[in-house]
Amino acid sequence: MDQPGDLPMYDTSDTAGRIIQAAEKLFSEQGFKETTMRQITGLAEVNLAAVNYHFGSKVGLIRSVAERSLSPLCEQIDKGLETAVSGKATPGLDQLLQVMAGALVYVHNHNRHALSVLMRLLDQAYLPSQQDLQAFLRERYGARFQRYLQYFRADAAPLDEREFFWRLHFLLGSVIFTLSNMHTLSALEQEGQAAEVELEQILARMIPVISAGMKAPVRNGTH
Amino acid sequence: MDQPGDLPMYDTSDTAGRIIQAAEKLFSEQGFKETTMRQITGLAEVNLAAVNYHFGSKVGLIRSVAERSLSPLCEQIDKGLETAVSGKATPGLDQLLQVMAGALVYVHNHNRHALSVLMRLLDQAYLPSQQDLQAFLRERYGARFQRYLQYFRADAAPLDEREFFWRLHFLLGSVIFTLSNMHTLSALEQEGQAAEVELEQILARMIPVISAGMKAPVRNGTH
Amino acid sequence: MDQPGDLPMYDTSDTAGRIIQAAEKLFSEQGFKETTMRQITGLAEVNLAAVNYHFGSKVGLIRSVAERSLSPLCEQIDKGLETAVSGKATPGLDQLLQVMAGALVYVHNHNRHALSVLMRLLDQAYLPSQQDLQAFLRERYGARFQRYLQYFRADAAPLDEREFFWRLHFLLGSVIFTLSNMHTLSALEQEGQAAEVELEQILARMIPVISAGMKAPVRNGTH
Amino acid sequence: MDQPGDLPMYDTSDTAGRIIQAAEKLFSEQGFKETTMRQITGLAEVNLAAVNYHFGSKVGLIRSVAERSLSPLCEQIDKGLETAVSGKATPGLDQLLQVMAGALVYVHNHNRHALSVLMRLLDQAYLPSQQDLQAFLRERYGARFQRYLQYFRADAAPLDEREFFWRLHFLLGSVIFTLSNMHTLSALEQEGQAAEVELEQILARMIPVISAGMKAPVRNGTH
DNA sequence: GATGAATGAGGCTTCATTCAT
DNA sequence: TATGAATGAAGCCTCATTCAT
Repeated sequence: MDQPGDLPMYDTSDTAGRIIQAAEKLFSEQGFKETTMRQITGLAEVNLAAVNYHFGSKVGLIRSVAERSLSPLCEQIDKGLETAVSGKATPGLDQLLQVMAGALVYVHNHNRHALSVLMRLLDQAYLPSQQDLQAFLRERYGARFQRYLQYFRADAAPLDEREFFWRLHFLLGSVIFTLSNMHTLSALEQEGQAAEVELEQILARMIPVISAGMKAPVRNGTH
Repeated sequence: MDQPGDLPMYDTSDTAGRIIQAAEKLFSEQGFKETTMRQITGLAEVNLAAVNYHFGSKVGLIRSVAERSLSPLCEQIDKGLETAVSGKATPGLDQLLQVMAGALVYVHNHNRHALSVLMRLLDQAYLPSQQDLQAFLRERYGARFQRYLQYFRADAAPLDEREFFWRLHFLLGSVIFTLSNMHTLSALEQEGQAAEVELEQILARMIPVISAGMKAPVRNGTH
Repeated sequence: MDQPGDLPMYDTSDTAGRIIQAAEKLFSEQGFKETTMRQITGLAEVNLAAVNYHFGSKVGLIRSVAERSLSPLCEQIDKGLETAVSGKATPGLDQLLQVMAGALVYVHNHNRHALSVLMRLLDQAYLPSQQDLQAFLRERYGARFQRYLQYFRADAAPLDEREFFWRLHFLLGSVIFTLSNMHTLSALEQEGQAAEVELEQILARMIPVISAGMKAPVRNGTH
Repeated sequence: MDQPGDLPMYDTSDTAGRIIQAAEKLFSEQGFKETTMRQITGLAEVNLAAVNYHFGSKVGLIRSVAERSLSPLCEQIDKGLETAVSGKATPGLDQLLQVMAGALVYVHNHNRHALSVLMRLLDQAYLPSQQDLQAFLRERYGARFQRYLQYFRADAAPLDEREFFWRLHFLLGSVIFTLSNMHTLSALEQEGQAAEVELEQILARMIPVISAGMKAPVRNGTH
């Protein structure tokens, strides 16, 4: 599963890799702004200037961290879509959710903080003050994400445009919140016992909920 | 509807009130850490030192902002629960959601940024690094929230403890994400046209989705 | 001669004033880029952040320093011009140089580093990379300086436009270089003995040289 | 005209040469401190460490740049002086200026940024904080320059020591300022049209001015 | 109550330089 | 010779906070 070129593995002896790892952990636990360069380089045991040398700036580091998750995530979604599409005309909702879940699990298996950081970043992107981030994501991943979304939309054809828009975001919110706080929630569930997050378990619980939410009857009188 | 003591109205001529209002707007648009005291006092057109004078510290301000939303929110929930409980044995899920929606609308009608900030704070509270905030919320509002939660749990009796825990958070995620980003989402939906957020509309769309999610069949094999 | 409002005297007990004074001394001795905020605040015995508080940034400080010299200089030139113009039709070259000399002496008498720093700034303004500085000077002082220049041009009427342009800059170069390095030159002249610069002496020597340079015969064959 | 040893031509394929060329351009446009090693090596398209490898340090590079101009300049002045001295007893002022002009033109023809950088360096040497630079120039070129200066002094015999000192620096200021800012002034004169600097033109205009300045009557009463 | 000034800590970034290869 | 990586020092600036008035 770990073929070279598949997903970049971070060599612990490599400065850039250690920075990425430290950053992921801290971003995931504290947020982006709350995490300082000193914390990152301290945890990574590298020189403070190394971040700027390798990533240009803190923002550059954040984006590198994002790309290292988003790229394989998109790739896996694409792969999954191809499989799902072949033969059948269009994939159904549950199949689409399975594709997404597969991609998420894939990324998570390579890096236990990656999803959490990624979701935190997506959350931030909804802040009105983060237009640069919005532009970055749209430029880099907008087109690829649209493809997935189209199938999603097709399945929910009975819904009008606005209802679809809102339901999509309600359920996106579920995903972003749950995966952002994956570790906290797992710890809460197991009453403080530290344990590796079993993402597959979580997704197995979440998919029926999302599926049902998407298919919920539309309330009368909502114009 | 605006009886004294009900929900504090912020006197625009009052320094503390103007700070609160400015802070809510900025926290809502930028986040807590991203918002500086200078921005707040600049927007409020008050002296920089006034925040510390009136609220002790930035954290104190954040908590004051939170309390001004959370207190009336809890009060309204309690009121709603009383009404719902009277006569009938236990309120059902949809009734409980209606209670919550009513409380949210009530708070929103008094202050268009309050909910957004509140939800952002709840989101933060799930960060492992924010134990102080967690403690604060638990101390102040934990007990009151438990009561609401009990009814919620009662309605979902068929679910085992863990399934309930996760579903609760999936759907809490929906609410937190949606209301945090209320203004952004409204703007997106209306394609850039600035318009007041119609919270009731949003909730009317959200409740059926949450309700359906809560009632979704449990996937076999999830132990 | 020191009427209030005439030229701002820097109160030694005033933080901003002490910063200005320290900055002038260091800028004069080392140049702008070579002088650090720590050196300035160290010499002024104020907090490092005080510069940013009072002047916004290092560039802001540099411009404040410049304005404190340029404003009274322009004022004095204007006053001198009025006196020179009254009665006679147009002032001659030597009269114009006397006006300038008077203004320079006036500024120098209030602050022994002011001219040196100012001239260093003017020198910098000729760097292609300093377009912001050029714009700043043009906006703030361009118009006022043009007036003086017109009289200068009028006196040198026989010269064609280009010859005038170059001679103006040759002689401006003399002034900028001499006054930039006023203290070094004075020290050199007096063989290392530290002594207050006698600007009037220097200008008394310079004016005949400049005057003669301006009136020099034009070399044949220069088209 | 390009005999080996005469003036080093910089081989574009040679790392050290490319660094020198890039440095000259950038020093000329921005100043020494303002120009970073990264800019230099970036423009030269060589490795960042190459400067330290070839020149030891940034200061070493600056001095190398200076020497590559100063050495041929001094050589040419010496040559010119020999020609001027042969036959006649002592060369006159205008002849001395022609010698200097010839040497300057010679250097400029080999490298269009060399003079500008050199003059900028001479300017810096008058800063009290640049005693190292002063020592360097004195050691390396002091003696050779004194010879030229003696003839200069001889021609101005009627002037007392101090008057000579000051006039020398007034006019040195003209030269340093004009040639430092050669490109900016040329661009200004031609109203923004980019054009190669015609140094001979500039010098042809400057020499009569300097000559006249040197010969100006001494103002009475200057002791 | 309210304020303008001041401050110490710490933010990110950039610098010239060095080192291992 | 040449280089990509790494580094310690220092750069400017911003932060929340405090204090005297």
